[in-house]
Amino acid sequence: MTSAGTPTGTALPASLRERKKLATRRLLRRAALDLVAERGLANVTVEDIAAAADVSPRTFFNYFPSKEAALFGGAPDRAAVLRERIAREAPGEPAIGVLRAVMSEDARAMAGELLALGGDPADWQRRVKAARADPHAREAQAAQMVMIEQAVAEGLAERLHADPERDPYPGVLAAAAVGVIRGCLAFWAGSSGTVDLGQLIDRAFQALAAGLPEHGALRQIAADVTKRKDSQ
Amino acid sequence: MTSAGTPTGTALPASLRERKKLATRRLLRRAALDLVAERGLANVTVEDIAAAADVSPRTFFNYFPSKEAALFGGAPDRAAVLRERIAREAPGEPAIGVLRAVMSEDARAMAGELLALGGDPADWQRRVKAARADPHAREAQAAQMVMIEQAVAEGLAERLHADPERDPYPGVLAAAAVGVIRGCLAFWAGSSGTVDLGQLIDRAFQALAAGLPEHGALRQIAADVTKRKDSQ
DNA sequence: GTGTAATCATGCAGTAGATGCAAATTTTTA
DNA sequence: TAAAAATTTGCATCTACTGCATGATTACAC
Repeated sequence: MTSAGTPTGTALPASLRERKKLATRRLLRRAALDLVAERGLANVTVEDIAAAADVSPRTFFNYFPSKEAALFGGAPDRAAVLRERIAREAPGEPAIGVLRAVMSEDARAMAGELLALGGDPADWQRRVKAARADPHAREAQAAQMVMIEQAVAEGLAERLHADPERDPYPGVLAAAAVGVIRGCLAFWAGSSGTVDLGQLIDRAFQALAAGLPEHGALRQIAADVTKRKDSQ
Repeated sequence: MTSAGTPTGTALPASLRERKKLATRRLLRRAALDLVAERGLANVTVEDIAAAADVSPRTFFNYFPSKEAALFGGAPDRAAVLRERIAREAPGEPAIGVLRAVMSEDARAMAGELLALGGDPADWQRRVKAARADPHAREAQAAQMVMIEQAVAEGLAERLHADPERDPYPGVLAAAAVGVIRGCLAFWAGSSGTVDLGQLIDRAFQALAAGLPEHGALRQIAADVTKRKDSQ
């Protein structure tokens, strides 16, 4: 289910202005990932990225608040959507199950956005992998994830009617969940297209809910989740 | 042996030079936390911090690679120590148990370092809380944690003889574990001295190993871990 | 169509983080 | 006490990022 109104999706380019903006945004993102994959984050300036996307350096900052955001930043309203969905979806069911569903779908959407940039999937994973290999870039991605984590924590707190000041559950679970996502993303990026990201995250959350098993189980998951060389 | 040669500890400052360096490092850290608690990270410059610690701005960067590192950066070799301990301690026992022991001890040491800066414990938590409240600072702390996470992942991989490229377990568990630590730190900082950090982390890891329980359990943990003084 | 309002791109100036280099200063060692 | 080693500091430089003013482009009402 590519469900109800994911505002994130590869959707309707309303006006001409909106289409142009989206195009520029993608151009910048693509240029950033390409250049970083070539030279490493430290040897790529905003000026370089802007030049590669044929806009002025100043314009770059109209689209992204920082160099790192161009690499890892998701859709502008991604965090808000996550918070709402986590807070309200499937009321009554265990929080961790909702987390699993919502976050794995979100990750799938994110991977989809990468493909929307055009080009070969494996190419993109190579770029993402290169970006993650750089320690500075790793830090940047973690920083990006903080906003997501905050949103998840808020959504959980609302869902459970918990006061984050008195109850560590929302904050700790959110941090652990986002950690799992990050771990899965890293593994996916390193797998050069042989792993289904959404499925991996799904399984990892199952493992998290069951108590992280000793070693064997997740390796099995990796095997399960590896594509058998056909599907798109 | 709580600290057989933890180079981190509040220990014997060999030479005069070493003592001075340590003193300056603490002065800078203290100044940074104080100023950020007062004005917020955005309104504190490196120049301010250096001035408050009576050193030149240039010297600041001899001690910390960034403004944020002065706030959240641990001992220089913290990551390496963690990796070694996780890789080799208590061989044969489940990885997650070793993680629990090592990381909760590490967190205790970190809290101890704060107290070594002098002053009232609650004061320090107020400072840490202020630092974490700032979104920019939250990002910075997450970025700091990446190095720890990397070290934990490497330690786990070595301990389990796992290939991180083929086996997601070390990476995912490390990310989840560090996430739990971050969640606990946030809760601790917000608790204004009523919670025992090491104990909280210890319990949170137990919960993680048992499969993150639905809501109730961690709230109970919070109660258990609260130093008696209030009720609910 | 045309004119007007909203929106976007761009240039310029300025603040601040960060690094390399070399001179000045301090601590160690012999 | 003098040479050696390590530290502090100032200076120049680069880059990230922001505010503000201005010109270009798109949207909209008539």
